[in-house]
Parts: sequence; C-alpha cells; structure tokens
Amino acid sequence: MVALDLLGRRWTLRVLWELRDGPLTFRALRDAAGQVSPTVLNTRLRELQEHGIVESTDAGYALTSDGRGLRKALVPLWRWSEGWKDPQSGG
Amino acid sequence: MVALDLLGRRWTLRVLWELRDGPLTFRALRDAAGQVSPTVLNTRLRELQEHGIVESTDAGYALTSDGRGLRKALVPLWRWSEGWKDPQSGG
DNA sequence: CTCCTTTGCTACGTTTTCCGTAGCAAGAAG
DNA sequence: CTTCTTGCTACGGAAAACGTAGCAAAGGAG
Repeated sequence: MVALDLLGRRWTLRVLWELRDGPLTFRALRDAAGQVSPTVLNTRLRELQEHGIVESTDAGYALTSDGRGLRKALVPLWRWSEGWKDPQSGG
Repeated sequence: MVALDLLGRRWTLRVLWELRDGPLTFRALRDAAGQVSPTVLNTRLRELQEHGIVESTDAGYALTSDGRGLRKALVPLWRWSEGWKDPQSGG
C-alpha cells in the first residue's frame, strides 16, 4: 500500500483533483488549491513526479499516463465527495 | 472538497483500507496498519466517527453506511494501488 | 479476593511536516 | 533600464505525527 502512503499526504489528493481537467502551471495550481504553501506544493509535485504520476510539460504540470490511470481510479471518490453530506458541516 | 481534506491526512486512507473487510479492534487496527501511533490512530478514528464514516461497535471499529459508500468509491483506487508499479520502489 | 493477559485510550517529549512570508533568477514587453 | 509574470527556494514558527510508557477495565484461573 505504498500508493496509499503517497496519497495520504496533505494536498496530494487535492493537487490531483486540480489537475484532473488538464495541465496547470505552478502558480495556477497554487491559486486553485488556495491554501498550499509553495514549499509544500513543490515537495508534492516532486514526489508525484518521482513516482511517475505527474510530469512537467510545456503547458505546466500534467498527469502522466500512469497519472491518468490514477485519475480514473479517483473519479468515484470525487463523485462520492461531491455527493457526500458531511454531518460536521453544520447540516 | 472537504472530504479530500479529511482523507488527505496521514493514515486515514490506510485505516479505511484496513477496515474494508469488516470491523477491527483498536489494537488490531494498530497492528494491521503497522506504524501508526495510538495517538494518531485515536485522532483519526475520532475524526472519522465525527464525520459519520466509522463507528464503534461491539466487534470493534466498523464502517457506517456512509463509510461503506466511501469504501465502494475507494475500491478502484485500491485496485489501482495494487496494480501500480512504483518507479521508485527499486524496479 | 489475587495474578495474568488483553483491550482501549491518554500523556509527554522528540522529530517531521506544514505554513507564511520574503526573496531570487529568468523570460517577455517596452 | 523598468515592469510584470512565472518557477522555485530559504527561513522561522506552528501544528501534526511519532515512540514509548502508563493507566483503568474486563475476562479467565485459582
């Protein structure tokens, strides 16, 4: 379950989420994620690159083919997240 | 994406993974996850309970019906993890 | 009752990770 | 040269996680 360890780091899931529709630049990614510091974003991006999930392209950071496989595996999770009613969110 | 924030905490994904086949006691969960300290495990378990994803039963900690929905959404991710060849794992 | 074992959970001090702001190098436009 | 954007790193403080030790409760044996 090494992948779980990798994905279970702050912002990793979020970065993948932001990259779901196509490449984003470092700055755009930071802006999209909202709260992440450049230090951590850079660390995550490096990890994800080392693990062959994202790559740096001309258009910014993008998912590799492995990354797109992961993306596909994450779609149900994202759908669940969107439809999920968090009992803690004041509802 | 509050769910992503919740799941993007150390050991959360792993705990869910260990609970996939049925309830586990605190001790069993700790043993299954391997490296998690009781402090963190307890914190995660509390968070997960507050968010209605796991519950404490007679047989130990178990997924709620919401939790089982999440479990279903995580299956593709777990399948991906198992089939994934990590370029960093010395291959 | 005591002794032994398992279980659930908390305390506390040490490391890791994360955050927030500031800063630098490089490229484009004028 | 200046101004603007982009990619990334540095550093100090805060939060999270770790590792080990410890305590209360429950069950079995005598």
